[in-house]
Amino acid sequence: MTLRLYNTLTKKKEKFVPIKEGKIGIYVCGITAYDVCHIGHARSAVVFDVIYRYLKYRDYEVTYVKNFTDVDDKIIGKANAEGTDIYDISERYIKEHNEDMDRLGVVRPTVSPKATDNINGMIRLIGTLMEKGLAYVVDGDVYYSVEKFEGYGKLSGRGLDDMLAGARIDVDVKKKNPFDFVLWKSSKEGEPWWDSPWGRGRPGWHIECSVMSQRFLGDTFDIHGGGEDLIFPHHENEIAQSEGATGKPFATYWIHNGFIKVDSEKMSKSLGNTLTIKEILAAYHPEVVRFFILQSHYKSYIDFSDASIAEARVGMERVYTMLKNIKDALNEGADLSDTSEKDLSGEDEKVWGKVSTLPDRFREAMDDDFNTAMAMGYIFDTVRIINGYISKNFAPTRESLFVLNEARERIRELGKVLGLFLEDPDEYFEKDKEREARKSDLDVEEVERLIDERKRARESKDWHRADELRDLLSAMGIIIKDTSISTTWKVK
RNA sequence: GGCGGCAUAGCCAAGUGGCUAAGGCAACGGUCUGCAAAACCGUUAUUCACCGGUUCGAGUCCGGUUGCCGCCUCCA
Repeated sequence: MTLRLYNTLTKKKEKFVPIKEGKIGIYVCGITAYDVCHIGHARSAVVFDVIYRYLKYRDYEVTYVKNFTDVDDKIIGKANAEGTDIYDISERYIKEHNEDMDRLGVVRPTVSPKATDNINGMIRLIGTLMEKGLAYVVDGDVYYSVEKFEGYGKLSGRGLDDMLAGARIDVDVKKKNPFDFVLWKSSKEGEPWWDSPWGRGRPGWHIECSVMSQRFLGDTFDIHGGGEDLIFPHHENEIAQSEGATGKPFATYWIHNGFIKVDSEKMSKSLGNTLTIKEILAAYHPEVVRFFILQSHYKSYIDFSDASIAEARVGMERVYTMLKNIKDALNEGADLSDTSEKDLSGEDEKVWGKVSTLPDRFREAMDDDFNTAMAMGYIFDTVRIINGYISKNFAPTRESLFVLNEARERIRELGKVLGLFLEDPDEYFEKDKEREARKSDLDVEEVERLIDERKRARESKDWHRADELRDLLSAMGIIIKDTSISTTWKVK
């Protein structure tokens, strides 16, 4: 089986062929550290996290680089406003970023370089571009001359002439062409600066990624990723810088994730509808957030709303209910060491057939441009099969327990790739209950008192009173579940 | 103005030439249950925005129409 992925550069789904067999270098543009991360950052991070995990699952040796932009106008602005320096600001938001990502279960990249640790490299690269005649200096600013780079626009699919036609860009008299972009900016009063051959200044936005990708992955590497908004101008400019300097191809494959909208509107600071990761994690389990993101293909836009994330929570419960069913059936005591699939027959064998092929189907889906939506569809098929298996005439034999145990192993193995289904089901439901109770301001003691009262009513077969109490709880948003030994509850 | 994307059931969402159009949520009927809940079984798109075309065969390819959206300015 071969991995195929959609390449923004060619606008086609292509067979993936790494530069060095068995090894993959991937570079993803990270955040500018000037504010807390929002749900959009979460999507990008989760999408590339799953890509990273899947490539490793497929036995590639992956070097994953994701940078932090720690010098930039907005960071400087915030530092000046707070009377501190840029490092104070960037370190604060990098720390917040890392906390958020850890909570979301996002695996740390192999390397997370910072722009300010690579200033010398940037100066060197800009020097090369000057030598090659691709850059020019005006009053201490260095600009990239886009007209000098053949192929400018190849990633975003637009030509310079097209763009000039109806361009909505400010005319900058210093630039030879309006699309020329700054490589090095002379620093003004109150701005951080570094010495350079062109005077004291600081780097432009795009140059850092060319330098850091080259440093950690080489002149040419396999995959470059980021949000779809970065295609132009950021990634286009990276190509111009890197290929202009080295004369070699930059990245082979370009992957861009789609945006998250909030209530069908683009999320933006100006609309005031940004939703931070912290806000969402206060209301939902991290796996629910991942599940919500991975339910759709990474390239399509997804619409975040209270209703859509709540629906993801319900879907998630379905999987954990199955894991709970397996856990209870196995009762953590069975010794299955001397059982194997050769011992199976009848229904056990049939279910085993479905269970054992799940990883193949999962892989087939993921190989097709990381189709997590389809992969999860297969997992849900398995959930239904297992629940059915347990519910009808289930006898806990050595064989059936073996099948259940194997099913759980498979789900967990694939869950590790998606970063899902990794909690103990009892803990999952316990946390969910706490979180939901907090959200709806429930008095948990009151709930448990009512459940206790209902329990007594049921024991004396006072069904009328028991139903009355259940209706009362239901009105409070509580759903109760009676089992042979106890009563459990959850928030609707 | 330029470039690009999307349109699949009540909602969300897979599916890019060929068995009965995945899966989730919701709804309804049934099994189970004191009654529920959960789970399971069944039902819910003869049809994939619309109109043409290519093909033995199209949701899937081509052309056109309509509608929605994104990028072109910092943005994941």
